[in-house]
Amino acid sequence: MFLRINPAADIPIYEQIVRQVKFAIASKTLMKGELIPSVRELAKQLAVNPNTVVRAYRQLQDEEILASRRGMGMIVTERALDHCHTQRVDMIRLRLRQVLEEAEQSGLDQATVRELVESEIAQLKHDIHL
Amino acid sequence: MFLRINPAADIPIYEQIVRQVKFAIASKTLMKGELIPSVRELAKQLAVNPNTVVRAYRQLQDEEILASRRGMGMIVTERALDHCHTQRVDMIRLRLRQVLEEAEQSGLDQATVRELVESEIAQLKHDIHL
Amino acid sequence: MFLRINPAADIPIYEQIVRQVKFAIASKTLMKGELIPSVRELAKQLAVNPNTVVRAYRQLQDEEILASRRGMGMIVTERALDHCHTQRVDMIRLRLRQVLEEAEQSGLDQATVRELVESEIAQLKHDIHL
Amino acid sequence: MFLRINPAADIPIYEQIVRQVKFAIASKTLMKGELIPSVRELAKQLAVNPNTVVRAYRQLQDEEILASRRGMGMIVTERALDHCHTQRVDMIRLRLRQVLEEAEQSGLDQATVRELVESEIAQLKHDIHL
DNA sequence: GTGGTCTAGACCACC
DNA sequence: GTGGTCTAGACCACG
Repeated sequence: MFLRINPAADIPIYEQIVRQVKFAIASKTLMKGELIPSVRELAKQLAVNPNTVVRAYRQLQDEEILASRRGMGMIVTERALDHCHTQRVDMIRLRLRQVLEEAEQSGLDQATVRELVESEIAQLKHDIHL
Repeated sequence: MFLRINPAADIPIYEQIVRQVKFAIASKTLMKGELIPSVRELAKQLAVNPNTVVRAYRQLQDEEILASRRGMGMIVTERALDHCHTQRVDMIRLRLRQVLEEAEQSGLDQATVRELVESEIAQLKHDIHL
Repeated sequence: MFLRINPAADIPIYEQIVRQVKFAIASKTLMKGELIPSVRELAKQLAVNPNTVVRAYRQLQDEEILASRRGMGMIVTERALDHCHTQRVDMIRLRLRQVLEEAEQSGLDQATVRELVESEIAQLKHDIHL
Repeated sequence: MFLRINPAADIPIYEQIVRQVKFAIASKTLMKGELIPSVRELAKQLAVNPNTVVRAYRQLQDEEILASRRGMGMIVTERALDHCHTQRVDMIRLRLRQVLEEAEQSGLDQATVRELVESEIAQLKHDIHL
């Protein structure tokens, strides 16, 4: 499992780990039943404080995405894929909603907003094909 | 000038003040050259510590949106309107971009994204008319 | 007597008045024995709080550059011209000194400093002839 | 890192800290990536309130000279050295300019100004060698 | 009256 | 341990 941590980002490191594990599951890089790296190992890999990894794993456990298996480590649960998918779409919907609200409050009309969306989609498409 | 502060929000109070002052300028509630409420007065209005207002005003000064007039108070600068407008649109564009990126990474295709946008715009429109 | 006040400058208004009166004396726009405008009149002219003018005149009195004449107003003293001249050169010498010290602390060598001085003198000469 | 604060100076303490940190970076006493003293530690060292240090560090953050690493402390950014250098020379040039302008307005001719500069440079050289 | 600075002490999230 | 935010209350210079 390869994660990339940015210690300068405004998102807490433990949250970055959580998100990337979820993403790895959603994109089927991590499959259900699979063992994930131990706390110590991942901490060393990411050059991060072990406590930070513990916190991330604990949150993933609370969300029933990971489960501990005595003596073995932690595995991806059966339900993980579904959870990650729905969470992800819900999050995107929520953030999209917030942006649109802010645009509306700023006095941008619907046409302008749609233009913005289209130009950003086009830009994104272009960047990807580089 | 009427500001509404939510001390329980996850966004700092001083930042809420900054944004709302910018919004008041962008929406022409505050015009250039106009005196804004004094630190003490606004602090009293918002039931907030004067230092918190000081901090907000100071940031607005650093962004050249406010300027202090010794012994008189603080006024809205000439450039304030432009600054607020461009800052606001840039911020919206940036956040929109981030959401679209995340959607793309999550495997949502363009059609689905557009559907999401449209459904949220419709929902927003509906909410406003309540 | 024509003074130009900049309320946005970082120098206090009363100090701006003091300096400009001194300058007017040093450049012989104001001659010894001459009556200067009354507090009220100058305050109106400069669109400034009368207290501010009072403060400036008071400082000029303390420095023996102005003197009050019962029932008439304030006049420029005999010694004013000398005072203003020496003060002015001393001030320039002091500030020059401070800048050179700072340059030295910043590790600029003498040659570089002399270059800076010459380039600024040239620039200044150029600006004046515009 | 050794800073020397003068609480009686007319320049604010937080500004003194800002300048000395910049100077420490410009003179390579602090290198990029390095952790600077924590807010509490520096506050104790300087016998100053932590909030005052916070304010200084925050300004340095706004100028992109420092960056905070959650839970670790603050580090010197990559760009810090450049920023400090250019800022410093620009500041000196500006102040030199102002002095020369004032000298010109006071009727001092170029020869006299150059004499002043040379005599102050000589004086400074002399003082340093004490 | 105004803003600018500083102190003292508190609580929080993060590592 | 770290920085980030906030409160409470003080003193100063300026107009």
